[in-house]
Amino acid sequence: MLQEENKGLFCAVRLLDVPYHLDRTYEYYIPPELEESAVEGAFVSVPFGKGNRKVSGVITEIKKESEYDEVKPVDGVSAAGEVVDREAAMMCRFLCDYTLCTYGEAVRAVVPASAISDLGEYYKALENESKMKKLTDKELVFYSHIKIRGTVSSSSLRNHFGDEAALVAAGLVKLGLLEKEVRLKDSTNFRYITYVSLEEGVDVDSAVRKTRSPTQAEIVRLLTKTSRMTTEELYMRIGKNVSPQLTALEKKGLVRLEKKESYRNPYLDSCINQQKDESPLSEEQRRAYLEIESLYEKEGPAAVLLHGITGSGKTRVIKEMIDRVTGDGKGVIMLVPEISLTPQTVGYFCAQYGERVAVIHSSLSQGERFDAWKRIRRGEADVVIGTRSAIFAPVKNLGMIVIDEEQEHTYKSDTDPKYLAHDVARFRSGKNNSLMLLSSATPSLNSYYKAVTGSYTLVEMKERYGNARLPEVVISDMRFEPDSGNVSPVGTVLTDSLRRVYSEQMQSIVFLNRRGYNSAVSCRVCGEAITCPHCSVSLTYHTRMPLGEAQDAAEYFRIRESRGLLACHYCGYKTRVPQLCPGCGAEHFKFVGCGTQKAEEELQKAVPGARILRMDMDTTGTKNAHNEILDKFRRGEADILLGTQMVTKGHDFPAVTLVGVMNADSSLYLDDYRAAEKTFSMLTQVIGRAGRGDDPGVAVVQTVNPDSEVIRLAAAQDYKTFYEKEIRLRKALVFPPFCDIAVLTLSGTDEALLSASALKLSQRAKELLEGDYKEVKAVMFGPFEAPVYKVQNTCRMRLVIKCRLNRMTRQLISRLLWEFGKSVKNVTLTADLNPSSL
DNA sequence: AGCACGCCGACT
DNA sequence: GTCGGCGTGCTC
Repeated sequence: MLQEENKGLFCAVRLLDVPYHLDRTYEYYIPPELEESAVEGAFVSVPFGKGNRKVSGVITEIKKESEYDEVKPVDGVSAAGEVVDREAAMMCRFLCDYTLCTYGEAVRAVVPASAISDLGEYYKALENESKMKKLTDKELVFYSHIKIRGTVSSSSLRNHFGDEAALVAAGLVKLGLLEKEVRLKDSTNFRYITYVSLEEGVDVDSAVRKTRSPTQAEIVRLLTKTSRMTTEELYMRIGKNVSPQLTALEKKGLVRLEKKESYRNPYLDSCINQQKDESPLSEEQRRAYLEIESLYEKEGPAAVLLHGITGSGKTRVIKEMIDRVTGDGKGVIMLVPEISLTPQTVGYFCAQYGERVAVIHSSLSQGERFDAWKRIRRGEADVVIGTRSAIFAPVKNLGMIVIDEEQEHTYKSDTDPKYLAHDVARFRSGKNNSLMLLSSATPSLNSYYKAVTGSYTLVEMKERYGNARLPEVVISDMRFEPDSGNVSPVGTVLTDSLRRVYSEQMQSIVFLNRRGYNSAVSCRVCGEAITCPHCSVSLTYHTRMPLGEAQDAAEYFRIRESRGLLACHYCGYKTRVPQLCPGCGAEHFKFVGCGTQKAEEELQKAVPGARILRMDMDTTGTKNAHNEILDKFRRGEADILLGTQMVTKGHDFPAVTLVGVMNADSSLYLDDYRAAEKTFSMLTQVIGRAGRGDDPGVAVVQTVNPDSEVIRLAAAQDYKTFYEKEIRLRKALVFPPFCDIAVLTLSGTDEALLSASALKLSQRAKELLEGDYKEVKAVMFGPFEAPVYKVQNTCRMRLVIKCRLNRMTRQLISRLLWEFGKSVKNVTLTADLNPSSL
């Protein structure tokens, strides 16, 4: 459409599903009939490309004129109105700039799926008697289904007819019996509650006398007692579905039905009738609180790192701050690493703030998430507790953002957009002049460095709250255990300690960072490990039943080979243990390494009679399994809690006086510059689990590196010394926080094409670094195969660039993505800026 | 990504 | 002579 032809309005649109190199603003003409509904932040469908296929997008600006000669008209506007509001749009733009993602990816991260109006396909039946006669029975059923209903969406057709629905529909469109329409579909993901009340002035007695239905009479009688009831309550009282009776009563003008939107809130129960924490702050807590409060009161944004040793009561200080901020009529977001692992923290805050709390995490249903989002947006919830994505919660007048256990890697997103919650928090706190409060016992080196160098304010807490003391830590040298006749992965020191604690009727926690039974199975002859056919990792041996009861070695081997399965921890592939080595055909395998399943057996042998609870990915499959296991342990129904990472997180068990770490070295020699940091943090956390009650407790750390400084410092809970050693190392080797790391990952199924494009990309990067970007200080590595080269048959290659991330270097990487996307097909390129692992 | 235009081989 | 292969180029 030529611009001179109209004097109407135009709009800038960002499309939701376009590749990186097409992701920019496009302008469209708003036809008069859509002018009213076309507002900034609304979803639209617009014609795009040569074929004018419809695509969905968001209006980012309404304009009086367009700078383009020819603009196409907007096809449709979503009825939901402004969804991507000002602050959401700002966050989307921030994510695009910061993580080099598309606007659409950003919108999908910021706004819950149920609030997004995507395109839907609909089919309409057309009349054509003659052609109908030629249809097969199947097609006829399909066609009639649509004809009866008028218009049917393709998704509902898939529900009725399965995966072949699309094919059948396409055939009928070709025959001219169906018409396909693509338009925006608005969210129908609302839940309503219907209130029933007696219509005013109803004479109950005559109404009851007149009706012949006993159920209707009963409903009327029930309603005279209470002014109004929900249909659900009525159903409970009467014991059957009463909707036909209600419709009848409404028709007669006897009752009034009111439909109101209701919220799905799985946390409602834990919100009410809970005890509020009115405990006084300790002197140290008060000092920390006052320091943080003074920063909050200052004009402008502020950032605080609250560094408090395990058990110092940081949560109490945070609660005091939330009281303060919400007292000013402002909202708060508090991020936690993982909801299922921190039920105590969530429960605590639900108890404090009741229905004002919205809890957001990944295992909410779409509807629950949508409803939480709406409650926040409408200002009905002003305290948001959630995992990473809760950082985008549409909190009004945001006064504070808390990131609890800020060093946790879960704050970095592992899907596009690959953002770090801290960065979004800093951005929002800047825009809202609010306080960012990071809290940890073992801060990330990055955050602590910022605190030391002054961009954050450091607030420290050095005492354990109450009379709790730090446990005594014993480093158990595992190197010579086999020589002294102990082949079990449970060492003598740990065995003795476990037995002692068991005899004292106290509890123990044992941590082992590896699930499964054995970590690998390799051939005794050629030494080759059995690997996953779809991924380049060795398979882990898992078993459902304990293997320990065999009479002799031969029987044991037989049981082992027949009872267990080999599983891939990357793609979920499972297979039986093969009869012969796939490499050389030999008969016998060596099962090496110890996972939690084997550890369970070994612990049972070490402490006969002890009740052991195992907590890992295999035992926590169902939604509430975490809680059940932790509750069981808390109730004292087990003596030993054995598990992976999950057992190290913030829950208090007063009866735990022993913590064992079975393999403290496992993460020490990872091919990752943060290996020491991760090990230190994990050990410090798990050691902190012991001695939270009156008993100081003991921690036994098994290692084959008893001289390791990291392990020694973690044992002493000496963060400061660890920090100083590690930061010196980082500086010397130029690693974050002294530089940034950009990882470009290429992936595809065609290996030859993949390595060729990887080479091409690296050459192009080199060219740019020597040309347009020669001011940039950068070092490039690769291309080389990713540490796990193949996952689910897709191969991955990497290019690593070490540089300082700024406008210039982001632009360089953006340009690489842009050019690559334009010119290479069948290989995808993604960037991860400062990945959580290398 | 998806769709059109465009220029060469095997078919009614 | 045409149908159709997928190379190249563009998207307000």
